[in-house]
Amino acid sequence: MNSFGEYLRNKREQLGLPLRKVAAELDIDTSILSKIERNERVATTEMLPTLAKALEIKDKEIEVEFIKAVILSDLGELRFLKNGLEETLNSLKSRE
Amino acid sequence: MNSFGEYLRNKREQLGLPLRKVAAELDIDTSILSKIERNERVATTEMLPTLAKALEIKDKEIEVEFIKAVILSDLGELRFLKNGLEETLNSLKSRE
DNA sequence: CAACGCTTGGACGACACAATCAAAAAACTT
DNA sequence: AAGTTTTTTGATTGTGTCGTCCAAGCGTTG
Repeated sequence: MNSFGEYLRNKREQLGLPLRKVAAELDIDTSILSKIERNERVATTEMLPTLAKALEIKDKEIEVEFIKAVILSDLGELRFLKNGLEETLNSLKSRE
Repeated sequence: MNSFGEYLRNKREQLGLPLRKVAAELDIDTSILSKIERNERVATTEMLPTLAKALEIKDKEIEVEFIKAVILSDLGELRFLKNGLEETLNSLKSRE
C-alpha cells in the first residue's frame, strides 16, 4: 500500500530530477512539492497534467494512482466502500 | 444527478420531521443541517450513522449515497475516473 | 393580521489547512 | 573536510470552512 507521494518520489528519482525542477514546472515552491511527496500535503487535480509531463507518466496512469489515493484516504474507513464504488461505477456507465 | 443534500431532504420530508429534530440528534444547529441539505455544507462521515437512524435509512444505503456524492464532486471532472474506480475496487478486493 | 413553528441568511469567532520564506539538515562532489 | 546542491523543517501569514448565534423570511393557523 504505497502512497501517492511515494509514487511521485519514485518517478522523480528514476529520472534523476531535483524537486526544484519539477516544482518550477508546477509553479510552486520546492517545499510544497517535498511535502506532497511525503504526504504532508495533497496534490490538486490541476497539478496532474503537469506532473505527468514532468515525470514522464501517462495521464491515465497518474490519474488512476491519484484517484486510488484520494478515495482510500477520504473514504477508506467506511464499511460499505466497495458497494459505494460499484454503485458509482454503475451510475457512470449508465450515464454514457 | 441528484445530490446528497436533496437525498437527505427527501428522506426527512417523507417522515415529516423538522430540521430541528434531526439537527438535535446530530447535535448541530438547524442552520447547518439546512445548509447540508442545500449543499452549502458537506456532511461528515461521523454524521452518517446518526442520520441513518434519524431518517430510517439503512447504514449501507446512506453510505453508498454519500460515497457517490463525494466521488462525483471531488473527482467527477477527471477523464479516467472510471479506470480509477475499477483499479481501486481491484485493490480493495485483493486486500481481503 | 397576529402568532407560531419551520427554514434560511449573514456576521462572528474558532479552527484546520495551505503557501511563502528563510534557515537548518542532509546528501553529493571534489 | 569544505563547498555546493538538494531536501526538510518551522515560523509566519493567508485562506477557507465549520459551527454558533441571532435576525429575518415564509407559510400556516387561529
